[in-house]
Amino acid sequence: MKAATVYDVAAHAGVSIATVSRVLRRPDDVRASTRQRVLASVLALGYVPSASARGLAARRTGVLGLYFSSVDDEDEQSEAIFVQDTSVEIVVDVPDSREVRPPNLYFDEVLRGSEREAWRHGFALMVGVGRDANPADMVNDIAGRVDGMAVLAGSVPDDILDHVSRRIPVVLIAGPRRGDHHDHVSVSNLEGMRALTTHLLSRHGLTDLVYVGGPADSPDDAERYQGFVEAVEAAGLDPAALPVLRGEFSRVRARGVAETMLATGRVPRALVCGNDQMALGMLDVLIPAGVRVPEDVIVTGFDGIEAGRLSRPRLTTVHQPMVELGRAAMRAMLSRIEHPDQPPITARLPVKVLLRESSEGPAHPSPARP
Amino acid sequence: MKAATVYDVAAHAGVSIATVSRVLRRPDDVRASTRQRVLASVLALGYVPSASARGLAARRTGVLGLYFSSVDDEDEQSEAIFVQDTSVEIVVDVPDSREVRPPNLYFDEVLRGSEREAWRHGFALMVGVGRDANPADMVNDIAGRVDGMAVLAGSVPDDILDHVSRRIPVVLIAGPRRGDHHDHVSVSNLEGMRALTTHLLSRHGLTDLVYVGGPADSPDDAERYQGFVEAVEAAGLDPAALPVLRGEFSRVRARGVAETMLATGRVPRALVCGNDQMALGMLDVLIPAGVRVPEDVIVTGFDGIEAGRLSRPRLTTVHQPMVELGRAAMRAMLSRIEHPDQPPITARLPVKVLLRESSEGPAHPSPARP
DNA sequence: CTCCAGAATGTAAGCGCATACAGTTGGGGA
DNA sequence: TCCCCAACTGTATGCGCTTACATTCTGGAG
Repeated sequence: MKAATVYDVAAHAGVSIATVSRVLRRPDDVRASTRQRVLASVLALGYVPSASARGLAARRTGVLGLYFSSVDDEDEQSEAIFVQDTSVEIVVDVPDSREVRPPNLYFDEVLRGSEREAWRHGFALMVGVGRDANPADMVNDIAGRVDGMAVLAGSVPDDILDHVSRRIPVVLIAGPRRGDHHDHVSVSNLEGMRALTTHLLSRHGLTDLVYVGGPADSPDDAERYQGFVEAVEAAGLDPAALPVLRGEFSRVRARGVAETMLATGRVPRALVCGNDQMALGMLDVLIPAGVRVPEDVIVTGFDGIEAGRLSRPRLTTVHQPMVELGRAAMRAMLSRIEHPDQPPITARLPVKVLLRESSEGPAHPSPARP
Repeated sequence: MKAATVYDVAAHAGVSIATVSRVLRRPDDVRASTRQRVLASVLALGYVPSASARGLAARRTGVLGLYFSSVDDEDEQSEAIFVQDTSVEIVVDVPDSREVRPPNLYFDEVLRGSEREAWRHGFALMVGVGRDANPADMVNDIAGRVDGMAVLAGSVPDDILDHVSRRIPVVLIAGPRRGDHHDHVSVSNLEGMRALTTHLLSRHGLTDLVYVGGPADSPDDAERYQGFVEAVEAAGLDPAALPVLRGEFSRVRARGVAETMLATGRVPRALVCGNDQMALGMLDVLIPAGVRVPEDVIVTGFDGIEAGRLSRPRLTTVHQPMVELGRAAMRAMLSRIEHPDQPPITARLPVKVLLRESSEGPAHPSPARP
């Protein structure tokens, strides 16, 4: 039982393959009666057009690509296919027994926006998440299958990027604008962190604050730190005098940092963290240790992930529009596909500072304890 | 500047296109010296093979598909491409000011597992999320692009499923096993809910419990309710005497249900909810109203989503392995592709009851208040 | 009834690659 | 030195569809 082709449909409907193709691509070019006859044959034969053939003939695939890198846990699960395991284990789940999935919530949201926007414009979406040090194969593979691809900044070496961009347009997501020629969408990291820090400095009159940063090679973190520095300087303080801790964007790592800090005895008035995960890691350690947040220490994050809204205290943070980031990336790509020669696109999306209890004091009642 | 093809590479390297193809597909069939010459040309020309052409010639695309349906909020965001908006809005974010994204966490996790497993076997992954009542176009489109696709049960009408499955294998995810011939992966809904309910009945000696169900046409909810019924019957109670409320799997809807219940004055000893979202909706209303959980009312959910682990009290639930579900779906598909004539696959994944404070009392200290 | 301009449909040429099969080359053995 | 086989490499075909161009219909004007 081979899959039906245009030829099968054409024969079944008594028309030529060109007419079958027209019925599917430009129905208005075909007389209504023939169209219905062809459509009936399509149904009868279970015909589904081959995207490979169409893509080859039309010189476009109708697919957009999205590539991210991730440090997912390498959990090798069962390989069994014919599992029939209806067993139920009952466990008493003690709080915080383990780190939950360290997930790329970032990815989830960007993906959601990308998926939505792509289909809205008649394109399918292909996704790839690289987990090893060598993204070349996956990126190349995707590049051969799509009309354009969006790539998380920093997840692919420049030479590979240059290679694939000779075939299809490439849009960079996040990170700073580089000197290259790629289109680029990002959020206002610097401005957001500057606004948040300025708020802390002016409203709370702080002078004693510490920046908790991400990986040294993270361009996003670099921008955020720069925003922090600018705010501090504007307040007449010397940024060089303020300590910087490294939490590597990881909740677990941030806990370690917090413990060290507590052990050392030196706790600042405010911990300005480069992302929410690290801020949550701080809370994980400080709160049980009896440190009051925000009375003793103010803690802030960056990203606006869900978990920061569910913590106690809820996390003051800078929300970045990740779903919109995905959409903007797709739109930039489509624009580039349509106008290959237009100048490089640079989209910069606005952010929003969300003041919550981890910095503003217990002014706002918890929903659960009215 | 057209994209390079095999012909360009062949000419540049002074070989035939067959050799170029071999270098890329089966490197060992080519002498090392020739191989390196070809590879150099590939780099020099920025050659990336066209998956369309390859798919057509090889009669397989190397892509697997995943289709879900969702009731996403139809948020039409900005259409602008050349956004340069570095503005920063500062808002005081009062608690619970709105329902957060009602997201398909389910989708996120299944997707993650699918993506991982597909690439692990050398396949790319294409995703589609249908949001309107007519999935035919998107499903057909995907079907034409892949070697097999996984579909969330109930998201695609049978006739469409039958149509596309004449071309490629289709695997159903979740839902009950139907009488059809498709491969199917799901979790032990019935057994999980039965185990949880049995635990509640035996440990707490309850007789007064209410089931809060999802949409009437949800096969998953039907299974869960059946598990509830079986446990109740096994305890010698009459399930028909126990009320069933409808929360439609929605947190907001569940709140409405809870409010009605409170207004009516009749509050049972336990609320057994068909999913976590509804259970959280219950908490949203009960806790602020002064109802103690679990002392006055026990509340349980189903799914094991992150938010249920972050609520106060933390939610007792049945965790289903959604990531693994995605992986199992991909594996089933690959198996079917490899052995088209094997009997239908039915994978049933185990679940885990997680006992937490919403049913077990304050025995376990909160991490935040040691 | 004849003609002719559209409308409708058919014909045929690729799109870029994989691969069966044919042809070539390089050595080792006779 | 010649022959023969294995290792390489080249030739040619077709995968299923789109589309420019050619051909055939249609139906209203003349």
